[in-house]
Amino acid sequence: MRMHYGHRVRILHGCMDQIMSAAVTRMDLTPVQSRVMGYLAHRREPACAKDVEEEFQLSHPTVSGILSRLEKKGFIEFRSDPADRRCKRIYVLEKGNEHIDQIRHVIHENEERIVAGFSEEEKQQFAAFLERAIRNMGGSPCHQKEEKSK
Amino acid sequence: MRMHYGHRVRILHGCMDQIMSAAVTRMDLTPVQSRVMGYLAHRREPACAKDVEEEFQLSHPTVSGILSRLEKKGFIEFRSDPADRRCKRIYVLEKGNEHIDQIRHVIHENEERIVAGFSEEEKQQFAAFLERAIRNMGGSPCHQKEEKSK
DNA sequence: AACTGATGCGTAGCATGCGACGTTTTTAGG
DNA sequence: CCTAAAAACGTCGCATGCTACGCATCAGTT
Repeated sequence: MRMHYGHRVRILHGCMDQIMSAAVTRMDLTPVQSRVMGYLAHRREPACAKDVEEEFQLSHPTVSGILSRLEKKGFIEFRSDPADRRCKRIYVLEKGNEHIDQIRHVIHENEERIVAGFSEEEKQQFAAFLERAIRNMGGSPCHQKEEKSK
Repeated sequence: MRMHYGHRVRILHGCMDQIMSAAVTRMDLTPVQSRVMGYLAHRREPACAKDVEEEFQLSHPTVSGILSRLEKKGFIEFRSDPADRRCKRIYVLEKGNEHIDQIRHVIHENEERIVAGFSEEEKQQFAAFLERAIRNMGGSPCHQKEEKSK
């Protein structure tokens, strides 16, 4: 009895990217770029690359590439932190702020679409199943750090 | 009330690839390459690129690259189909057949690990949720073809 | 102050994913 | 038969993902 969970997760992942892509290309953004912008704009304190890596569970080179492309297109800007010259603080520029509302809308629409037709209980179960599956795989691809109580 | 389904699906996808990668690198294969090998070996008739695209819901350039790397490493071979000279039939070579059992084992272990600790009913529900979510997203990234009754 | 380890970032090289374009062959209509 | 559409594949260019390496800075101990 084959369930092909992995197969389905991969295909669902691809579907989500396709839908997102169609919705954000008009803003000159890719799916990941728009999600990162959403995260950066949501933070009170300006984030650094490390924060993005942990939020999205991506490696440093991957995040580095995404941020440098966002910078090149004028959505964000880097400024050195005088308190810790190792990290480059990320500031959202005007061009970035202009699109935040639409980005949030696209992300929200996408979330709704994934579980369209699900009852509230089914949504809860689905989220819990995904959480359990992630835990089964070791928690996170990289960054398997000790859990903070926060 | 944020559920972050998309976020979790993406992270789960990354976790699966990490686990698979650690298990197949010793065979000089990547996660996708090993899954494609599993599919090719499972077919009775030799597949062509188009079959792989539909099975994994990937674009033609993506599959083309994966297959050419498998060919370069000596796992598979292309032969022209005399009946239809457009398609190149894919044949699994000895080097490929040697690893099929281990590849199947890795894939199976991975499936088991995803739903470790799930009851039979929860497994069914999880698979059904994934299926419904994929349908909500339009069925498939590319290749949105009419459903065959088969 | 000097040394050591941890932390944050930069870069090279590769595999995977896509859209967009072109080529060849098959198929369908006239 | 001839033309046009469709199907299968090749290739370019780019974004995203990784590992592995190196560099600069910070925090700890001595």
